[in-house]
Parts: sequence; structure tokens; C-alpha cells
Amino acid sequence: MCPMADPLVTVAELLAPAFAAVGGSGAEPVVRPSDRADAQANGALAIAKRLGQNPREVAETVLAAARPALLGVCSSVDIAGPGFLNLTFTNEFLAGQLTVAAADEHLGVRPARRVEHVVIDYSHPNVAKEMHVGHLRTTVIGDSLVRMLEFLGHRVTKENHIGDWGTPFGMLIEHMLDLGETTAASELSVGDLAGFYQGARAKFDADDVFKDRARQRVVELQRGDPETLRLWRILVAESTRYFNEVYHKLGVLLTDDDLAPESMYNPMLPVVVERLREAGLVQESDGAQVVFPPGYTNRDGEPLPLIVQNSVGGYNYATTDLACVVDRVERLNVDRMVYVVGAPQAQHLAMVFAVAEMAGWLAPPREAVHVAFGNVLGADRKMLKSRSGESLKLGELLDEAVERAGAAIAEKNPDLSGPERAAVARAIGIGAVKYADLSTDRIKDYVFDWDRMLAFDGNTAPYLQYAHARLCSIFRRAGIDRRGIAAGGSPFVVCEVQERNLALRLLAFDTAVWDTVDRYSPHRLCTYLFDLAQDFTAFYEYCPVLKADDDATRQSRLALCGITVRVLEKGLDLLGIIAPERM
RNA sequence: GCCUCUGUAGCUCAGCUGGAUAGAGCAUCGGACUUCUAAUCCGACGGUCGCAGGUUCGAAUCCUGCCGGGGGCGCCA
Repeated sequence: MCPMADPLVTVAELLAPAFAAVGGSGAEPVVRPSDRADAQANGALAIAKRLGQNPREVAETVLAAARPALLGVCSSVDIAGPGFLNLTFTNEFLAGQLTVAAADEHLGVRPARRVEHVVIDYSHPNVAKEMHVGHLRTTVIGDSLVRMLEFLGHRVTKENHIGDWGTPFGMLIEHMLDLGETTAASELSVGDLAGFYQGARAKFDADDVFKDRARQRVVELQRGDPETLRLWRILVAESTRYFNEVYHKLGVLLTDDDLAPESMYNPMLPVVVERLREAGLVQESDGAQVVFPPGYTNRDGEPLPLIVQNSVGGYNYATTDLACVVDRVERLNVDRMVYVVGAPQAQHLAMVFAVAEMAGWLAPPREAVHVAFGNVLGADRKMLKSRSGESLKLGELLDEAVERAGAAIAEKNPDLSGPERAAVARAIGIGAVKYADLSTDRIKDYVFDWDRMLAFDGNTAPYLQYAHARLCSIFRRAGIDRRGIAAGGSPFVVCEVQERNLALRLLAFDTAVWDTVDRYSPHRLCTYLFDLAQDFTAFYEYCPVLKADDDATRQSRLALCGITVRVLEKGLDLLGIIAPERM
């Protein structure tokens, strides 16, 4: 078993036998952070309630049993209020825990007990359609979850389920023919997907001849006509190239290897329906082939179906989503499927999962999770739009972020120049956009505000990056490699209150990461990192490092800075944010 | 109509699987730079946690009802 760095986890472990002895097998210490001490254990109250005893007396009994285990760990343990155990750690214990964390490649974060194969479904842009701010959330949240799950040791499969199939492709292909293949391709590759799509749409709506051609083309596409497929592949290839440009700007992990296009599932669609039919789940309703998962009703209170084949024999996204489930279970053998998809799809996904369960494709411990998220709003609290009222192109938004960050740097630090300034502008601009998205609870809508996200104070990426840059500066001036600092010995001396607060925060990284992953809520890690940056700057203000009074203090503070910079860097990396060395 | 998410300081948000006196940041006001990056720090001000009940030793947190806002509810994805 690997040693645990987090004092709350460690002390919970130390207290567990005493609580179990007094309260029975279900009794837990319930250790939480506290304002009045370093931690409080609330478990005695639950035991008292269950046993009908006085909670303070229960706390006394538990404490008496636990005392030996806490020797050297806690400098004081008090019973307070109705029966809390207030725990204060010894500085020596904290120093020892810091040594454990510093020696750990994972900075004290416990690896997953059981390694799972997790598939994450995110980003999913549509071919020949613009990527907009709606794609920002799924892409950034998904990317962050991939990084965290991998950090915990899971095997992660990224799936970018791009929309490359469906009736719109008839008009898109015909539009491409009208423009000429090379013109069309160049229009798409420079990223004018909105113009291309709207051009096709306008003709489709206005021109009946064009409409007929488009419909005929859909038939050819579905029939597998080679020439039509060739044209279709041009659309897909040019769009994919454009998506990759946006992904590159964003700095996310997605590559072509992660593409799981809708069309990939086409051959499976009839099979899915057939298998549902064999399982006796399919009914005909108004001419369509449907499954009725229990518990869903429409607005008239009648059972609500999941339509898997429409009345003219076509398949839809429910069929495709079911095919995905089958593919992931039977081909990839995944343990967990994570869908980073907007909140409006909640009912659809719930029904798909329900049908998959009915068919026996999805059964515990295998699980499917909908990681839902809200909208990005403008200052008017409506869906974010460009000035002209069009939907905002993601690529342009990212360019603007880098531009704004560049302007800020030019003003604040004129010494940075050339390529370094450009790189820093990118790290700050993109980091700011990502952090603004990740730092609020994903289920809620948030207001997109340039000034707030790019501010260098407050809960923003630049504030965290600035703390990181100051740390790097210390090591640069000391002429020490910050990565090699903590190796060997136990240099930590926890003394000043700022050192103590920083130490406690650093040691809570484990809990912060696990809380974040357990709830698929990156904003929890953001909150932690902001707290860490604040604790560090307080330390930085009051505790000289390079000019410390004596060498032991200097060594200890350098080592403390060494873990801080690693946690900050790793934490930001888990959010997909780059921390520049200077800014 | 039913389902679902949501309502916390002037503003933007944490806290929600029950714990002690509800926390940050911004803004406002007052302090701190010949100092490891002041892009910072310290302090003050600021809240009947939408409303009303209930559960209990204890509720922002759980339950019920109501009010306000968003979303979803049969052949698009």
C-alpha cells in the first residue's frame, strides 16, 4: 500500500478502528476540514444517534480508544460542541506528510484502486458546420476529464463522435459541385464553414430544382455510390482539417485517431434494431419502430417511445447512440462511458441508457454517465452571439483571446519579446477562456466576460499562472532546477502560519482531484488551485525564501516552493492549461 | 399539464451525499512597494441562503408546497 500524503485521509484511516469499535462496522470518522482546527471528525454524532446515547460521551469513548494512534500526529484533540473531535496536527507530522508528497510522482494523489477502461464522448462537431461556443464546453470539459482520469491511472479512450452523416449532406454535396470542388474545398479549409453551410441552405430553401438534386444525392449517398462517396469524403476531410486547427489553438488532446464518426456506425444500425426486435422490445407505433422504456411519458401522459426506426425505414440518432453503446461494450469492452453532452439531451440519453439496459447491453458494474453542462451566455444573459447576431465562431473567439492577452502583456511586461511573448499570450489567452469555462459548476449557465476572465486578480487563469511564474522566478534566481528540488532527506520545517496553511493546502491535492473526478466537476479543482495560489502568495509575501534567516529555513522554503510549483503546474495541466515560466 | 436543472452579498460565483458564527473574488473605502515579478498582499464594509411549512440535537444542504428563470416532452441531431 502506498503511503498517503493527505492528512485528512491519513487521520481518517487512523481513527477508523476506534469508531468501528465503538459504533459498529458501519461507523465512520467523517473527517472534514474545519475553521476551528485543522480538521474535525463528526462521526460520533451519527453513532450517538443510532445507539441513543449522549454524543459527547460517545466522543469521549472514541477518543480514548483512538489516542494511541494519534500520538505524534495530533498536537491536540478536543471534544467540542455537540460531540465533534477537533484535530490539530503537529508540525512534524505535516512535515513528514510533505516529504511523502514530494517523493511521490503523483504528488500524493492516490491512484485508482481498480483500473477501468473509460470512454469519453465529447466535442462532436458537425461536418461542414461551424464550431461555436457550444462546442467549447464539451471540448474543454471532456479534455480535462480525460487528463484527470488518466492521471488516476485509468485507461481512457477518447471518442469524437463527429456528425458526418444525414440528410443535409445531399445539399452540401450539390453545393460543392456548384462551387467547384477546389473552390469549395478551399472555402472549407479556411474555416468558412458557416458561409458554406448557409449557401447550401439558402439554395435548398429557394430553389426547387436544387432541392430535388439534393434529395437525389442523399439517396446516392446512402446507396454507396462511389462518386458521391468521393465527394462526401472531401467534405469530411476539409472539415476535419478545420476542426484540427481549432483543437490546436485550444490545446486539447484530440487527434484524428479519436474520430468516431457517425457514419462508422451505419452498418450496425439494422443489426441494433434487429437485436432489439429479437429481445421482444420493439413495437410499431404510428408506423415507426419504437421501444417504450418504462417511466417516460409525453405531454398527454401516454408512454413516450424511443424511436429506433422511423416510418419510412430510416434510422436516427437514438439508433446511432444505441449502436455506440453496443460497440463500446462488445468491441471496446469499456467499464464506463462518459458523455459530455449539453443538458438539453438529458432525457434522450436517459432513454437510450434505459433501452440499453432493457436489451442487456448495459448492466452494472458497467455504467453510463451523462456529464451535462449549461450554456455560455452573453452580457444580456442570452445565448452568446457575435455583434452581428450570428453564432460566434470558436476559432475567432480564441484568436481574440490571444490578442487580448498579448495586449495585456505588452503593457504589463514590455521585457518579454518576440516568440516568448507570443507563446505567453497564447498560454494566457487560451488559459483564460478555458478556466472561465471550467471554474463554474458545469450544470449552470455562465456569462462570458472578457474583462473578468483575463483579469490578473480574482479566480482566473492569469492569477494562477502569475503565481506559477513567481515560483519559477525564485528557482531561476537561485539557479536551481525546480523539478529536482525535493529529492532526498526531509528538509521541511513547518513553522510560520503561512507555511502551515500552504502545507495543509498542498496536502489536500489528493482530495481535490478525487472530489473533482467523482463528480466530473472540474470547477472543484479550479477552486482548490485558486485557494492554493492564494495561500502561496500569502506565504510569498511574509516568508522570504532566498533571503531566509538561516540555511535550514531556506532549504525548507525552497522545498515547499518545489512542491507548490509542481502541484500548480500539474493542477493546471489537468485542466489543460499551460503555465508559462515567465509572464 | 408532466419531467428536469436553477434561485446564496451591489455584481460574478463557491459551499448542497445534514454539522458549530454561510465563504471567495470583483466593486467601494483604508493601508503596504530602494524587497524572491505590487500582474501582489493586509484590513474594513457588505447576506431574513427566492417564500412557507416539515424532518432533528442541528438545515443554504434532506422532504413537501408555492413563486421566479432555463431546458425537455414521437418520427432532426
